[in-house]
Amino acid sequence: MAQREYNFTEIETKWQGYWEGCGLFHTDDSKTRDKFYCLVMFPYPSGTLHVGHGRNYIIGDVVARYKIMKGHNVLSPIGWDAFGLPAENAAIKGGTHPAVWTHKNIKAMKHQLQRWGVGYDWNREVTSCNPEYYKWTQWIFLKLYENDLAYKKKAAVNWCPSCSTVLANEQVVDGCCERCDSPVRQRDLVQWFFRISDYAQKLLDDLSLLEGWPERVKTMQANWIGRSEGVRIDFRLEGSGEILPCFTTRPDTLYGVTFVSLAPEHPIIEQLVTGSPREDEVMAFVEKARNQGMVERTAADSVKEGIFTEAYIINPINNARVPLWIGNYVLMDYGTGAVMGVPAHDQRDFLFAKKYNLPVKVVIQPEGEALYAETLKEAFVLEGVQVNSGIFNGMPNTKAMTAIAEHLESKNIGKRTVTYRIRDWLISRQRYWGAPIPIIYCEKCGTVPVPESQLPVLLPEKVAFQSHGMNPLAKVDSFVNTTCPKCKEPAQREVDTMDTFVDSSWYFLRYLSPKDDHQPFDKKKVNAWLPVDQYIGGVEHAILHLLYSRFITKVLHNFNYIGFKEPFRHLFTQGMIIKDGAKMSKSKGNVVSPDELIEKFGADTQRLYTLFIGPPQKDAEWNDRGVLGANRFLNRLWQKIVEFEDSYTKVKRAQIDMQKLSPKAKDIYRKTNQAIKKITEDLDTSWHFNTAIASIMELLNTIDSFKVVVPGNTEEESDFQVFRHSMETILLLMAPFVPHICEELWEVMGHKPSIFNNTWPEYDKDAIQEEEIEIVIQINSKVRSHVSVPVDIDEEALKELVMKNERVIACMEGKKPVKTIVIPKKLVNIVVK
RNA sequence: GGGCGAGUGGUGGAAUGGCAGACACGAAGGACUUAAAAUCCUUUGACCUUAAACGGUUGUGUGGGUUCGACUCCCACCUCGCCCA
Repeated sequence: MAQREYNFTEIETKWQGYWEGCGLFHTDDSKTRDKFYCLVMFPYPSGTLHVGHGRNYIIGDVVARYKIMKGHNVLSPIGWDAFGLPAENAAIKGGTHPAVWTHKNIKAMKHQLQRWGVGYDWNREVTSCNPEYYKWTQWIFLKLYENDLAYKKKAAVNWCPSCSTVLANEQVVDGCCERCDSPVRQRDLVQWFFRISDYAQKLLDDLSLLEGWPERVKTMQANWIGRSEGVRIDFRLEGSGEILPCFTTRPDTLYGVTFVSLAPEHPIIEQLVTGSPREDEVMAFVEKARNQGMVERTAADSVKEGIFTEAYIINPINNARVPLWIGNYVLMDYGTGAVMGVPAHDQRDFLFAKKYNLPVKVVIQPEGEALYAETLKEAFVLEGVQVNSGIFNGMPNTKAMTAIAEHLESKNIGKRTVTYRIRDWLISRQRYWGAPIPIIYCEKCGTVPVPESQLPVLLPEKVAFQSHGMNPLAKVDSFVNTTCPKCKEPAQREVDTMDTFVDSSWYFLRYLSPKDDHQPFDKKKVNAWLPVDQYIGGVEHAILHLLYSRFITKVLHNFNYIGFKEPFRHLFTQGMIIKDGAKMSKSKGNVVSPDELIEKFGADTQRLYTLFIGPPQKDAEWNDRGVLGANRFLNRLWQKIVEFEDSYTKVKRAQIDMQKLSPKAKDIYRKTNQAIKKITEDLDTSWHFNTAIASIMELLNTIDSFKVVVPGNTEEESDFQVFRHSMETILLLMAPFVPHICEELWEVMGHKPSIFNNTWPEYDKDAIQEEEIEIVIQINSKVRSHVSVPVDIDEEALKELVMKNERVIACMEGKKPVKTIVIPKKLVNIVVK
């Protein structure tokens, strides 16, 4: 009799259609009992997905399907992070409109996702470049603006003089323009910011609420926020007496200050040098420094440069007069834009002082040792004792930190403060393909927000992309020219668009009411369904996207739009798929396309290999031959079940009675139950899909050696029951991983679809118990023999048995046992002399 | 420079204080075949011993430590990756 072939193409199409038809992933969001919100980071529609991207969606799908079988009401939505530079670049290069390009890509990628068999509630699809969506991104902007969390200020942008255009950070490669290679310059533009630094402390504190996040992601966020406690010290300018505050985390080094450095952007500079003989020289330095990139200015190994302003400044603690410099390494938006220079105790200051011949003054020494400025080879940055520090001499520097700070406060010349490394979020982009910032400028009324009723501010369709210079939007008169919402006089629109991180910082709220045109999200529903139970994505978003999403969530919570403080309860970050030693990318030409693989082996094969390749949180190397192995396994599974297709209905089901089984059948039954235990644990705790799959392979290998026949007598029938139970269990356990083939074989075994209507198997506690176990016998910690004993043997009996073992006697000849260590159910170690 | 992570056969990986190398890939040999593919069976860390079996030694980046016992814990170092400066 000819057996059915494993025709994966037919099967996969069949079941993908079936799931869509029966609405397996269509979530009834009114039922919130046992809700489970499973979210994968929505993709940027770049064109085509490769197998590396696939890992994210496949993992998400496994989790969603597993939770469905565990009886949860699962919400698994998807959408498109559809604004962004590549679409605009494509428009400049190829002349295709970004909207057309983007929608074409979405269509192609949606098709790819469906072919992978990953299930989503497609009714909830959101696309961030559609006006129905970005209307609400603009609404978010307005809420921040209303609450003084959105503001404008001057800030440097990357400017390519040759293309005469603004560049995003990722378009700047080694300080040069990505496209034309000319050096990038800094240019000041007035731009929009979100006041995320106001939330720095909350964002830091609430990291402790995120128990389901990887430690390293939390550490990265904490470092990014960069809280530091220090003191603001009021130095005075010689002459005018004007106060110039410096921020330091090391007040204990205050007596060692030999100069003060200003950021090149510091506003006082102009006033200081205007009219001085060196004005031109100083201003040339300032100009040069400001055009250097941040990295170049502050990198540990870069050359620190400075220039003397000819002005002097007074150290308030001892009235010492020190020169005032400008240093390229000082940043205006960190602290106060002025830092004290302590060469003896800060390595960067030390190098700066050596370079410009500035004095070095030691104020901290290691206990019982003297340091001399003349012989110092590098800054002394360890703990020690104060010297040359007035009344603080002899005090350990760790104590002096507080003592000096208190002293300054009592004299009213300093104040303890906390500063953060995190900068406000620059959201202005001088680009077309983003959500327009809903602001209007009126000569009379000034900056006026677009009223909510007038949202969305639509992007005009017809724009010239080839033009050089600023944002293409600025050249669309019909867009720019409008009327002031307040006074109805002619006015101009803001032409900047928003950073795409704004779009992605709230999309998880929109999935609960994607078509609602009255509000951005349904408060009741989001409060019932969020926080997201499981968020899955790449570690490359560990900082920005996740921090911005947390920030927007906190803002919305603060103003009572939502009832939760954190958006994502558990976070899983998967590793990259590597090919030929590098991350897959088009430019490197090492991309593996899923389409070919699916055609050749089917989606299930690719899913299985992707999950089997290694632990999902680690990077893994893609190997085309490995795919073959996955396919081989599925073929074996198929053969094994299809072989008995006619018997599943003929042989009546009967309860399995462990006691009546043949030894071989008993073994299979036990291993099956052990597999349930192992896989359930792998899925619940570690997400080690690779070992879960390995244990199923092991089980199938065992079953393979078990000769099953079409039952003709009672014993054969009993064996068959065990075989059937094992195969059904395998199908249930594998269903989240390789859903198509499991559905099909489930049907072959005489069941009605869908396999996902069945609950996850539970293991039989009695069945996993081994009766006999192998105990390792060691002599002096070296394995010398094994012994098989009943599982419940007591320690004394075991010792006795071991001592009678032939190998043990032979090995112990002429030696005396000193000590015996017994580890129950594992080993016996005899220490001999 | 700082933070985090990783280093195990020819390869991906398993074992988190108790038999290192599960599972898979690759390779070698065999069966089937006119032949090939597919499939199935056997072997597969290295070295030594042996006719074979039994056996032994060694082995998880390097060096030290704790322990009856270390891939696993502690200290120092080397290399690579990622993030931040």
